[in-house]
Amino acid sequence: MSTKRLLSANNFHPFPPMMKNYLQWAQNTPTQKSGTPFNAKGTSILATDLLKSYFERGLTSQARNLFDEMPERDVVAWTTMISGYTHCNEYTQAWSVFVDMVKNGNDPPNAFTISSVLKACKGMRDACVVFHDIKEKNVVSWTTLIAGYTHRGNGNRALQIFREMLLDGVALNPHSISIAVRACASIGSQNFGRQIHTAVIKHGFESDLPVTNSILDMYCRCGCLSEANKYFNDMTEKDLITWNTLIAGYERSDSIEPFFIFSQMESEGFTPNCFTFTSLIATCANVAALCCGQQVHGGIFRRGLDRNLELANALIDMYAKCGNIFDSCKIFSEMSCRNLVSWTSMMIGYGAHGYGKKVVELFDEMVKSGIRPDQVVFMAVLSACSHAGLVDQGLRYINCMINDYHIKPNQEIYGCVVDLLGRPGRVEEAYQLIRSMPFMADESVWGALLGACKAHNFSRLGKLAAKKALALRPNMVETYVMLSNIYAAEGKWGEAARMRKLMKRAGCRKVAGRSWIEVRNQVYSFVVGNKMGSHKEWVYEVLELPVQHMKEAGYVPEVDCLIHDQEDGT
DNA sequence: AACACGGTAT
Repeated sequence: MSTKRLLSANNFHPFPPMMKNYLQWAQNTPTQKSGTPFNAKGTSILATDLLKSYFERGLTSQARNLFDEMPERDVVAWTTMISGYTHCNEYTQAWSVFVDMVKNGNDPPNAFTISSVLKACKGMRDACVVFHDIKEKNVVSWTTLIAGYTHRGNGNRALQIFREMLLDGVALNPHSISIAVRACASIGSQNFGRQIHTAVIKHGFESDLPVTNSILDMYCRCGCLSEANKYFNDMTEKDLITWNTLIAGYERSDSIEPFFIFSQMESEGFTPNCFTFTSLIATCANVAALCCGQQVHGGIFRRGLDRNLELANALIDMYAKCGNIFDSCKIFSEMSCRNLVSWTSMMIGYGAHGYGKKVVELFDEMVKSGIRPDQVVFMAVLSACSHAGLVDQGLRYINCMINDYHIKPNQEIYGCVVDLLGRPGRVEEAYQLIRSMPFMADESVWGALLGACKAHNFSRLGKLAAKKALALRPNMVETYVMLSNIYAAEGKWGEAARMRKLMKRAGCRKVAGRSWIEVRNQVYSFVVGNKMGSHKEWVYEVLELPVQHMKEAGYVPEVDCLIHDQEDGT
């Protein structure tokens, strides 16, 4: 399909030109520095400058009004409109200006116009059509296409295009380099990343800050933190993005290092922004440090950054993971606009706190508000249904996902549905579902079935599930333990012991479950029987509270599996 | 004399 056909295929409605008081506007405007009166060319340049500054400040309707009043609109003015709308994330508007330009403009689009249009195709299939229609592709058009794929999460395709560009003999520039490095980072390929890093040194692009920042990011995302740290220290020039990149890198590694980097950053005179705080809040969420999170939240509020969408999303997640679901809810309900991540974070939070019905309500509300659910949201709602025992409702959602939204279930979703059916004892149905899967079930799906078999004493099916899971992943300790327990429950002690031996021979050890609590501004991490030093009594004092609650609620711990769970097999 | 492509947050 050609761009022309694309234009006619889309039924856009160009805005009617409203050439109102343009002359009056021009006459009331101060004259230029030289004192010469306005000519048509001069006003056009001035108007275009004004258009650009409107868009930079997000004033799209002011820009539109001005553009509509311009009697002569040259390529540059049209192009400014297209890139301006794109800058403000109004891609449909940008595209419709282009349509209008082709139909009603005096000049044909130039290379600048096409690059702007290409960028406006963000998230649309049309980008490729436009790209292939460009007769003389330059480094900008290539870069735009690569950026499109990278930002949509298709790093492999982006790198493929990057290679095509090189084969086409196009000379690299810092823009194309940084997006290619970002593509490497997104697919975690330090192999390609290092190759491009070498090319950067060769081309002398290491003086370009976006280029070096993207390389730093690449080392972080590839898990090479010590290398990233070294690169960071060697960087001669650093800006806020440099610091944010390193902080985000350490946040992903679940350490509390971001706080040390943050204090160093402040002492070197940098002012944190939304990106910085999002990583700090995520750090608090990772280690469930509520007090710390509250303090950071205070700093965010003081700086007036709490209206930032992404930051609010991070706060929802942090409060939920720190146990304060009501604070999550407060932030969520006070948000002026929400995106898919906001809804998902809130739903996952409610799900983890056992409010299955709330999750279902939120899902329906989200769809009603016009947001299209993705696989992650369905995962959240299915897992909530499973935990809340809303089996039929859960089954309706999976049908809705497949039939209404045409999302194909993956292993994780299948695992969730097996869990949904298996938990209340519909084990046979769960098994039939696995048999009907269009691809081989992985060990997590079989693991979900095994859990259900164990809970409802389906020993024959349980053994089958365990064997399937072990064949796919022989090192899963949990599987051996469960299989051994099934044998033990049947009184087959010899088989149970044999599983233990197999497990030891496979060289896997059970990783101790670790818990932590926060007492008086300090996080204490511990395992069963662990010595915690001088503050032991505080920790036990706090732990006694939930234990009391559980006893009062009539909870009797299930020790059955624990008995067989000992390393020495007692 | 003005218009295009790149880097940081779940």
